[in-house]
Amino acid sequence: MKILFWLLDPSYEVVHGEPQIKLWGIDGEGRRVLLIDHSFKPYFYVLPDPNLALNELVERIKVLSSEDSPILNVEVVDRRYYGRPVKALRITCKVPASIPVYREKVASVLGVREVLEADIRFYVRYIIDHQMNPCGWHEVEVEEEDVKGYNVEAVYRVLSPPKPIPKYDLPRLRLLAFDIECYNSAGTPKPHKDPVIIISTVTSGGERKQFLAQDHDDGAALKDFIRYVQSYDPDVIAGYNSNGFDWPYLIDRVKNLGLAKLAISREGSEPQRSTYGHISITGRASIDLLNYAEDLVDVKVKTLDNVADYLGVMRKDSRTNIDYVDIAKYWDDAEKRGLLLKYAMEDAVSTYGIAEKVIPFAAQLASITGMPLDQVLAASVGFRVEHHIMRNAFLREELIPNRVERPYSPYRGAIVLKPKPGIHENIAVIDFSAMYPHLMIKYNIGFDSYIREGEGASDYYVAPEVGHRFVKDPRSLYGSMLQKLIEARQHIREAMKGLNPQDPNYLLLDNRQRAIKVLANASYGYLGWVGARFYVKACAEATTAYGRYMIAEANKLALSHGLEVIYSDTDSIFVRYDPEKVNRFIRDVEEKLELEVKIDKLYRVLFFTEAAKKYAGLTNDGLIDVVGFEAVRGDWCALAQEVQTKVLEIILRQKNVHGAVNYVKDVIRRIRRGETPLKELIIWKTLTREFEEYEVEAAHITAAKMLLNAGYKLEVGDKVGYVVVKGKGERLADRVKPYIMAKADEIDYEYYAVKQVVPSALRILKYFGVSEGELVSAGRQATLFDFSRR
DNA sequence: GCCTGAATAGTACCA
DNA sequence: ACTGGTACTATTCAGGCG
Repeated sequence: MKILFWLLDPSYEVVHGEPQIKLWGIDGEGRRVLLIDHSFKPYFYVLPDPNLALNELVERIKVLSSEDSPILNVEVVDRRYYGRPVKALRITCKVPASIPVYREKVASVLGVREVLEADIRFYVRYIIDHQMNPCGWHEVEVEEEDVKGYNVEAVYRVLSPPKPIPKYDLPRLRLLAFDIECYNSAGTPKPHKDPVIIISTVTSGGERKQFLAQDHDDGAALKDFIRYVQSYDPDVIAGYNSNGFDWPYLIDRVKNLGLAKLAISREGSEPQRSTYGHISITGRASIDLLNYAEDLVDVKVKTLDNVADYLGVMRKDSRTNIDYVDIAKYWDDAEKRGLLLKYAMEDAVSTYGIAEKVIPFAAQLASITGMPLDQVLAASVGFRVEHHIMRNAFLREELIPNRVERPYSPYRGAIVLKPKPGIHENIAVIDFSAMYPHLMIKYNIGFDSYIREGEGASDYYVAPEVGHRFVKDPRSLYGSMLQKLIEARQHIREAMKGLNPQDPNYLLLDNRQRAIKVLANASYGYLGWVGARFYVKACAEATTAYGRYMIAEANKLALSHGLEVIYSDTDSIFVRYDPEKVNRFIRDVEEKLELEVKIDKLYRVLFFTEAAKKYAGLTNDGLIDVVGFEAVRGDWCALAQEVQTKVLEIILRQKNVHGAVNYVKDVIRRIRRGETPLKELIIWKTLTREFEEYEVEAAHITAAKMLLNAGYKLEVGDKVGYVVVKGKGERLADRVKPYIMAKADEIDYEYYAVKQVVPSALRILKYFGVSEGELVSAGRQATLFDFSRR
């Protein structure tokens, strides 16, 4: 019979020496089903040395076959490698586990140039080969299969491989969001001794539950939780930092207690560590929303409450606040325990709310890239792009190169002009739409269309400056792939037009289209990434060279239309907005350069310093835009950011320099009186490497070490929040403390006045004749010293 | 030994 | 483990001075 099937999670298993592809998902009637394909066999390719007797090589490989897990077949096939037709050998094995074994053996056979595609996971292979869409619908010919032990409503045997159909709506998914709290007697909880005291869950069925330890005995709670997951049977399980904390802790804890394993998957197994640092639960999609948060550039410190607040899920100021070091205290105090339970439930509710917003987006990303839902959020941009390419490569019978280590190799990028400093009125920002992708399409750039040095071709494009050549025909894989991405993005942007920008759904769609934009734009960077399978630097280099050519030509054209270019960066041009001239200019650019350009933004007032990549403007919609300045940098204290934002507001909206100066002086006086709340003074910086690797004593590193000594856990990528305190130390690094360990009366308010607020305000006000001395002197007696210093 | 300016380290931003 | 281009602060170090 034929059924409809929506793919949630692919996996595989070897049963009695037979590999089985398992496709977990939902059928057209909304039933949870498992499809098993018994017919798919693992394989890889060998690229022979050219001019070799292939039959002989086939024999040399066949003799390697061993009894217990044999090579099933070696056949000569026609494929492409970097676009060139090649003969390859396709080696089919009995079980996936023997692929790495034969890969090694075959590699040393005489006449073997390269072994390819031996590192593609078995279920990924299946999805690619059948062009299945994770989170998409398929038609599949099946019959009932009589097997037990799976938590699904039906198990089917696949009779012929699933066929994707163009239907991308989501079935009604069962979602379970969870969050755990652990007892932490001293710093970070340790699974060998500290119990899981609370597991909070929220489901799409509307149920909220908490599994509580009996004081310090969490055995029953853990068992109840496992039972509950199996009985609710969610399709998606969402946590926040669940890959980094909750799952590893639960697994370890269950093991330490000597309980039966954490059997929460649809086949009764425990969560497994998988690719991209994510933790997989067979038959379900386990997602860690922290992975999604990492893509939200607007949220600087990626705590659950910050992200929930940003997405409009739960307001930060309505949250129950418990410092995480105090959790044990709250648990042990009968009066306070209720508050802890409330806090824990709010975490789970926030997690649930974020998951609800993220899943539709992640599902789209999964179907575009071909990555399973549970992996797509965990994978970095480069791997998403790579997956996307691999799917397209299969269709063209293009062999997938191996991952190889290469040294870093930079190349020239884009052009950035120095801006004209000061205030400008009535400015239009004109930019090329998706410049790099369109250039790659236009000039047929791609790893398969690139003509190497010494190679000939009849008709080709030549990139300016660098001279790299690309055949005009046939169409490069990149060209067609990017075209599809751009069209998908246009659809979403259409849908957004009907919505109010304040609408949370608008925000979500905006994130979604930005994600596609990121994927499309990253496709260029991918080719210049030394870790890429399809790394071809010349492609990336040619793309930026074309980009430089285009923006330079456009800037010249602007001039010829009587438009003064005030600033330009990569693919954008800032000019005074004379509608007629601008429209003529745009038409001219589109005609001459054959690329789409559009007015991206209109500013009533726009301010530049001498610095590139920094400006602030009042848009025609009455909104203030701040780009690049301290106000949008996460490594300045909130007070300095707020002051700069207000200064910009006053300058742009009222043009009132005097008013701005008075405001700043007022703030400085307040700081000097010690009236600024400590939380406005926290400076956040990221740990970008291991402690030993730092060469100088940086402030955030000393603060981080203090946290470490106090029992906190810190990893690369974490943000450290510190404040500057009074002290004798010569260096700033000797006068900082993690903010959680600092008291208001030890703050070095003078530092904040002179090194945070004044510089951020002066960055702007300097251009209006305001001196450092004028601001610095606020709130203290002016001395000769003030005037003598600069 | 102290002061100063230049070089380097470190981070986060823009496109 | 997408790219290069850029601004900026703090630390470190070399060189001049007395």
